[in-house]
Amino acid sequence: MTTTSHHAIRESLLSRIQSGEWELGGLIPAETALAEEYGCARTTVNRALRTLAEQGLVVRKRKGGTRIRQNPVRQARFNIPIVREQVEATGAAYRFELLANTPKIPPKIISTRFQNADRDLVHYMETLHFAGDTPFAFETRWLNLAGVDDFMNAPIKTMSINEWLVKSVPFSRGDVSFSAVNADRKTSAALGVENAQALFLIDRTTWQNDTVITTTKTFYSPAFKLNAQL
Amino acid sequence: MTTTSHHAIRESLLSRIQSGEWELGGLIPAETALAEEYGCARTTVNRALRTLAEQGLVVRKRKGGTRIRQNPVRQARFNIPIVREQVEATGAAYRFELLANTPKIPPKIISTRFQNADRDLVHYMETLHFAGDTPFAFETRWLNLAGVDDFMNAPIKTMSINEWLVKSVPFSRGDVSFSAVNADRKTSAALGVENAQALFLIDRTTWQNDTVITTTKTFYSPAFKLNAQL
DNA sequence: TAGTGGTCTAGACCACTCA
DNA sequence: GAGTGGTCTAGACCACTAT
Repeated sequence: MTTTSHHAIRESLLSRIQSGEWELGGLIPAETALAEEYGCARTTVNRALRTLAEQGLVVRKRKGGTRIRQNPVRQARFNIPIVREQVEATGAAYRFELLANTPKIPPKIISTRFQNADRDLVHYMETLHFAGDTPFAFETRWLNLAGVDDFMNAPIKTMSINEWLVKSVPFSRGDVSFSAVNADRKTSAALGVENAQALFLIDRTTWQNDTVITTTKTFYSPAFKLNAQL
Repeated sequence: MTTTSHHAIRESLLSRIQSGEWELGGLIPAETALAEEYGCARTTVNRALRTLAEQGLVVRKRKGGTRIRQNPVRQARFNIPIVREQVEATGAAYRFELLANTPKIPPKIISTRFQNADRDLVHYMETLHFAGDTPFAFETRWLNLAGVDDFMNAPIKTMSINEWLVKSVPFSRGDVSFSAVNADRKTSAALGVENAQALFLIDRTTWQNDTVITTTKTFYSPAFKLNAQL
């Protein structure tokens, strides 16, 4: 161990964990002990261990020490795709069509989510995204105009509402869920696939300060896969 | 700003970014300047900015400074599920049945992945996971026995092969992909759903030191959703 | 209460890369 | 070449919590 760096120490600790030097679920030496062993400052060991903890391989507690996780948490991390970038990554030209863009009385599940009275109007949009001339994804969106300034001036003809929102209401919280659904009649028609075709669905709700800004369902055309590394 | 901590500084920087104090895509002040402004050590500002960079809100470059991301990367992070834990989280009892457990000549796509000759045998398994008495997920697996010691002694009757692998071959690398497929005949029969039902599919390949250990496809029963936070 | 990790500091040197 | 972030150090104090 000639180079002492938090990175090298992290790798070293990782392989020692893998080799079984310490029991699964067991304690590993304290930071001070490891610092002495590696001949570096405690800060450096701390950083290495903190990284391992973020990755879910160890659990750290004050006074309790650092333990190896019983069932190592396999965390995957990936970027929630922006449709335009996904399309352009394939080399195809991106464009979209706005199929709906109007206030509408939402189903109950939506009005609840928006904390609205049942009969209040909510802005509703449907967007069809293309890769070249092939439909790539079909998106339905409920949008809380009260949470979004300037919507009337948004360039929704030229920029997808999605991207405009990202730029205008940045850095909000959100929930996402992934699932599989059989295409209904409207969606299969939009995407040009058979009825009941299995589609990958991303359902997101975006918040800002406890106010729902928007909730969307994006149905991807059949070839779509979402990839991540463990 | 009475408390100076990397956490408080991170929050402060975050709200300053949100407020539009700096242009999207623009530079924010250098660490030394911020440290002076906040009245703390540069190390502390560094940690705050490093966290923001890990979250994908800013991009940092030596000499180039720290820039606010144009399209903030929405990263989702979630735990790759262990089927037993998923089932038990619903309150149902977990059990599984081993439907196949035998060497087999794999399709070409698998033998390539395993770097095998075309006609080499690879161990093949099919597992059906139950939540109570209801099928929950159907899993097919190719397993590289050369990469796994002790497989013959694995308690595959009582512990699912998945969990056994996690404990026996820990901390390896992996790829995952998520997609949607229409159930084929065998899968729909196993899960007790209609043919062509849309199913959520997780496809994983696990590596250790450039050797493929195992590759699996897990088909989830229709109600399944994978959730994450942004 | 004592031991552990969490964090901050002030200073230093280095690696990268923009101009 | 010069400015920026990346990292390390040695020491310090603190917060949490197991015992």
